[in-house]
Amino acid sequence: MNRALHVRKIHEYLFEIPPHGKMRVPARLYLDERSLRELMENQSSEEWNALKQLENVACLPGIVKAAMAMADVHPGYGFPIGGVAAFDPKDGGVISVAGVGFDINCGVRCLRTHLTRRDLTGKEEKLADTMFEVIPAGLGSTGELKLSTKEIDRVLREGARYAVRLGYGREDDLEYIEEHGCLSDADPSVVSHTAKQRQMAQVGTLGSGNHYVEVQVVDQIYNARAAEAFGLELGQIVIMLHTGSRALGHQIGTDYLPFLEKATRKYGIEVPDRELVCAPIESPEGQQYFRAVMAGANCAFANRQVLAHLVRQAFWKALRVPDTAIETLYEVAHNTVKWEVHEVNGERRRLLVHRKGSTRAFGPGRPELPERYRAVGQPVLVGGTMGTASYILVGTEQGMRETFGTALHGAGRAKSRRQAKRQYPAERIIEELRKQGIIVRAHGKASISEEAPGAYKDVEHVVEVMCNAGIVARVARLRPIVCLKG
DNA sequence: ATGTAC
Repeated sequence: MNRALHVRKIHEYLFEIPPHGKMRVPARLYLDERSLRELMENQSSEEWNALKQLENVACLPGIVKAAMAMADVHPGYGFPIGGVAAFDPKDGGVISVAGVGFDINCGVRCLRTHLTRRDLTGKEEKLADTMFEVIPAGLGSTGELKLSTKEIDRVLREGARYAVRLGYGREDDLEYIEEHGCLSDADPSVVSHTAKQRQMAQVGTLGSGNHYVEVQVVDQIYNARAAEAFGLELGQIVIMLHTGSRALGHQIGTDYLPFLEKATRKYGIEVPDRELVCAPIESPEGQQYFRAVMAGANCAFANRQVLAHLVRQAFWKALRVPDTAIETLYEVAHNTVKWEVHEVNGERRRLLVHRKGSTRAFGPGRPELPERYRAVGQPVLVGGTMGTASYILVGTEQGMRETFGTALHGAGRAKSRRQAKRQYPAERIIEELRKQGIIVRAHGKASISEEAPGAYKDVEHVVEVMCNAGIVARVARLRPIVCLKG
């Protein structure tokens, strides 16, 4: 079918597919003509059907306003990555495994340092080697923490706070983490023994795939007031840390897929794709999965907290930088489901917001934000690739009205992992990056090929689309210097 | 993303 016939242009950076078939609401995409064309072209391959996936999401019970996709959209499991969907419990709203994703609460922390680019000159290799040595990474990697059953339950209940209690990082990190690094409805008793067992030695590890730790320099400031609030200056060194809930989150997803499949049948929910199995959020099954996801999310918060400590350790070991010179700027989550109050058509409603590969991007004044940032809005951390810029943006009032306070999370994959592996030999990518002055240390070759800059969309372009659409605003641009991968 | 198989 020619989907192009259905797509309606709302403005230069927003397109809409009006409801047709079983869609309950429209599907909306933050794209321009060029990226829409690219997405439609990719549609010829089954694997790349993000548009169809967004229409499928628009068919789910209780969905409010629209199924929306950010400019970094690409296909995922059931839901597109780069998507947001909010559900009203009063209207049969559902919770879905695919709407969260398997890497529950995958996210990014940005650490700002008191260092400038000059402080690192000539020491980049040493820092890269030390990071490689200190930070465990890669598929199946384990860390220094070997937790007991009791301790893993505390990780699941207390999140980042428990990591601080164990001596990883500082109390003042917690204020700058989304949800302060702990979601309150977590229930370890609904997480399988297998999931916990797989995670016992993995807290404080980076993982594989698109996860990384990157040392970067601020090379552009766009908004002096917000940059000052965020503590950012030109030439400053910052560190971005991208990881999630490792084996535990993945196992929760695996465990709950058949569980929610049964619930889908029990409650007579019609889903356009088996991958979209779900349960009414107010059903016992929906509630149970929600409590499991919250536990998975807390594990990811704890993981990033331990990793932030390991980053500080590496900076001390390599450069004698004290840990007080490395502060948490902010931490955002990418794969979440949470209760939020949003205004829809002038009415305040409590909604269950699924963000799948997208970032909460609250505008100024929201009580959820740390006091230091409240007047300017939430920092939005956009991870680029090993070879391209990353961005720090800020949420806007318009984003609150249009996208439930949601923005993009990264550049967005443009080529499948398999395709990237074929096209980008690791040695060639490492050499190309070296010529650009970017040092890469990886535990395996696969993550270099699959995550090669060419496998991603143009980050400058996706950021431009979201900013021109008014959903977020630029604060600073960051350039990679050292990148550690799994 | 993920002990890339039950």
